[in-house]
Amino acid sequence: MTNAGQPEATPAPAKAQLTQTRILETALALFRERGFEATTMRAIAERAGVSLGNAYYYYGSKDHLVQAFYGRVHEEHLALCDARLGSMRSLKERLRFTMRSRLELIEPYHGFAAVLFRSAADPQSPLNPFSAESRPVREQATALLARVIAGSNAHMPEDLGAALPNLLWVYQMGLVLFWIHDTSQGRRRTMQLVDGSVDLVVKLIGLASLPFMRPVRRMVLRLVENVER
Amino acid sequence: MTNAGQPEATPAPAKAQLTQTRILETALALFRERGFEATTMRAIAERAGVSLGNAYYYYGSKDHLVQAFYGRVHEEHLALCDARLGSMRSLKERLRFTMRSRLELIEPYHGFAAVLFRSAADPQSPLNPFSAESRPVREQATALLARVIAGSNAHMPEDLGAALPNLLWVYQMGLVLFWIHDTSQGRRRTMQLVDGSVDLVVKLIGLASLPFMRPVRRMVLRLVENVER
DNA sequence: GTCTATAACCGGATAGAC
DNA sequence: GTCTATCCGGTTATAGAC
Repeated sequence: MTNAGQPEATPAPAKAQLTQTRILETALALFRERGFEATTMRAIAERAGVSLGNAYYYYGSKDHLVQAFYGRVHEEHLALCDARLGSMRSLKERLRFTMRSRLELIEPYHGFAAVLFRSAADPQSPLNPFSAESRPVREQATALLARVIAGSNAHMPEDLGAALPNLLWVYQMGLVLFWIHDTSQGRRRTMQLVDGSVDLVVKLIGLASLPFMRPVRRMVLRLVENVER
Repeated sequence: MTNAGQPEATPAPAKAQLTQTRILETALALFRERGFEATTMRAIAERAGVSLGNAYYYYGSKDHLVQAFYGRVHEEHLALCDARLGSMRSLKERLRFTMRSRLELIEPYHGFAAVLFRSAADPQSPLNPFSAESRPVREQATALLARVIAGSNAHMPEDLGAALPNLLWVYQMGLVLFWIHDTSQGRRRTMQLVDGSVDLVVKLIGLASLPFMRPVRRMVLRLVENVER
């Protein structure tokens, strides 16, 4: 059925859009309720009111649903940081907020984030944070960290400043990895780690900026450069 | 059939032992040939000349085969290090050999190691290096690293020396993670990273041992201590 | 009681009709 | 774009052989 002659503002694919969103929403709800493994594609399709085949029409695999989740989280984190970082000047404060808010955003999905990172460790998987498919999200995330630094009143040598966004991204990944394994009440241990490690990171940046540290700093940065290809 | 009256040295379960080994050997061969996913339990059972049910009798799941592989690699690494480290005194030399030989041992399995670490990243999985099931292997691996340090002529503050084996174990895991993602010819990039990072690690140990570095060192070590629970 | 073999079950994924 | 009908492979149940 074409749209010919209809004065509606919404173009043709509006219904498809809705179906797709409904499937994702349903999937995330089920993931939160039962976890990833326990949620079958059949159950998602059923609750979303579509057939199994239809669900696969929109999401090529169960992993694609995870990828969609991933993108959504990043968008929310971005919006949150854009709204709140403006009033913070010290690097320590800005970093702490960025890392904490990231973890708080994904907290409802703690149970199923485990599986997310299962695929994430597989070089073949598109969910892998180093993969080509993840590149856009990775670059956006790194760009956000660059703004966290640039917007602060911290000073540092140029070479360090250039490498820092990528280093902080790896640091963020490490925090998430710890968070995944953290079963403490209210994720207390992870939050302690965030606070302690942010302090340390800022201290190390200061240390690495000292003139007589230049040789070691160069050594580290050259190594990092090689690792990044 | 009982063994009564038989003068053999080998007790009853000799045949079972053989079957079990044959299944593992067959599985590893197929993993190398086709990768993990493409190797079906049915194919393993068939080539090993046993029924599917029998394969499951010895290995409760496909993952258990991976776990058996894991244990075997560690034993070989241990034997290799025991045989060769005796003649090396500098920490740099000893560390480099330890890390390189570890990677060379698993090189034939590079293609399937990816999947190994997929499960390894899941906190629930027994393959996870932090899991209770992995504890024995983890502790043995850490013990090996402790000997790598102790057998060297390097000197360092006591607090650092106490924490170092665990830190080096994490470092080793990082190298393996990089190795997994490395598709360069002959794993050239990983080997460069080993050399470069071993140099850096030794340099940082020296730096961290300087008297005026004590506050920062303490800060790092306290954080590490918290992370380890 | 130690092992082996066969026949399911279950859920992710695909093919092809409408 | 949506469905129904299958496929495929990890896993389990179960019946029996030695």
